[in-house]
Amino acid sequence: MATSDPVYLRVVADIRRQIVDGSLPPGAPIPSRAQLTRKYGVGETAARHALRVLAAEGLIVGRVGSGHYVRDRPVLLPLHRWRFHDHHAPFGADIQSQGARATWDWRAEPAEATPDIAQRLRLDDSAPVTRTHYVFRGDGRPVQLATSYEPAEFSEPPAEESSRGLVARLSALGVKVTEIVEQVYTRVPQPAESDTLALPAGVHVLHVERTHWAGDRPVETSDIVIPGDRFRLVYAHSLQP
Amino acid sequence: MATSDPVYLRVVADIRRQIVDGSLPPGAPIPSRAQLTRKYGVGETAARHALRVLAAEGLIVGRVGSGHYVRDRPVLLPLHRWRFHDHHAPFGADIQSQGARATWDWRAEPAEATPDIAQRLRLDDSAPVTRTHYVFRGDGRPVQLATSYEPAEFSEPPAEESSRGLVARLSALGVKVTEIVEQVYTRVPQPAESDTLALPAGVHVLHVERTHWAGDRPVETSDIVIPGDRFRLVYAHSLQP
DNA sequence: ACCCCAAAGTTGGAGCTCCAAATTGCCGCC
DNA sequence: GGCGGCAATTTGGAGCTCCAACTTTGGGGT
Repeated sequence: MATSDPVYLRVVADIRRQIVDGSLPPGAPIPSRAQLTRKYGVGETAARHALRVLAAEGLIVGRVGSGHYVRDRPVLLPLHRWRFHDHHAPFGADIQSQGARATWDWRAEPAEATPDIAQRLRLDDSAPVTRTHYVFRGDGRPVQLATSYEPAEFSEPPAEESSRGLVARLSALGVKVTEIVEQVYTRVPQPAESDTLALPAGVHVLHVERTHWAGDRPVETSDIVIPGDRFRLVYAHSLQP
Repeated sequence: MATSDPVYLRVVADIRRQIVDGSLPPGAPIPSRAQLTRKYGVGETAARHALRVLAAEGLIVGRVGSGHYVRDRPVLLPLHRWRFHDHHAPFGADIQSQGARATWDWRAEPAEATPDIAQRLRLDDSAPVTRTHYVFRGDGRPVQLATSYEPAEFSEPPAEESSRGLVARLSALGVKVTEIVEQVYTRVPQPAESDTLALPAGVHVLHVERTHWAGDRPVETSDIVIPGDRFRLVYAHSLQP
């Protein structure tokens, strides 16, 4: 980053550094455009561009009439500890580690496959499926909503469902998972503010949109699809900040 | 999109539409700033901002001194057809479907676990691992480079390796995959042009950066990590456009 | 003590301009 | 016909300004 770099990048780099090293903690106000021009001796254009870049990176938010503020850091979840079979419970579970607390609730219900679901699970329309809603929390704050769909037959036997729960369900899927381990991908998502890539509907490309499940950053709605022969289909949705 | 929307969004929407519906095919030049101001009756600022947004979306590229041009569309791969066990071959494989041709090469080699690899595979430093390089192609063009690491013992027996290849390797991993089906995530990546999110090194959050494996778009380097007890670790790297 | 309003400050849209660096096409010269 | 170099064009950085809409704050005035 020589001094010949664009001026606005100098401002970006400096503010970003302060956010990263903690000089500017979450919630702290960023100097306004006017203040930035004075502080760094740059023009309004550069100051404004710098703020736009930082906002695009998700490090700050601009509130009209108020100012720019440092966003909350994402909740750091030790996700390699999220082992369903290690810590299962009838409804809700939690695991304490490294100071971060990961908990989740889930609820399964019978449903009929919509055309979209049916096609991707390779089932007939209106075929019986099991829909499961999940709420994942990090340090008490919900960080992900997910809805999974799987062929109803995979949820059998229903009597055993409540006792073995997720473990049973996941075990029943073992072989299938193996077969599609390299096929984890997402559909082209539709970000709220802009319909970025436009591809023929239904055509899947290996494409993962910027997605944060952790933290309070704005999460673009995005489907995680694990396709294959009759495999489960997980929809991950964003939460309100 | 009422007429009260920001002017620059009107321009963005119109150009994007033309790119999507094919009026502006890949390689086609986008009107210059000067032309846009006349064509849409907007100021330079709006025209410039519109081009910046489209470039940020990856739909167009700007070449200094020349102009903006529509980028190539991504290669559309029917990825649900990428089934290793359906179409395996000793070295290289291919499957023809829907006009798109997906092929890949791979080469396995013994290696020693680096500290980073060792930690995430829960092995000791310098433990024997099998490193496999993949080249995935769509319509002949390489769309993804990937390197996977797995404990060497998973690659046994070596004699059978060449005959059953990927199938054997994947089968051997079946159980492990089941256990971590919900844990697919990526490390916080480091985009080439900006070190976006800064998190303590080694801390994993459920975070997926914008990643395109298909097409000739610039792909930010990003690791796909499927953690768990001794599971494989896949590094996906971008290719030059 | 409390409430409301007005002034000041801030963001985000939009317009105009100047300039350096790079590209491209064209004109004229050999 | 071929070639070199100049001029027009284009991007991207940077500066300045005006304005509408929205927050915040600090007075009053009741």
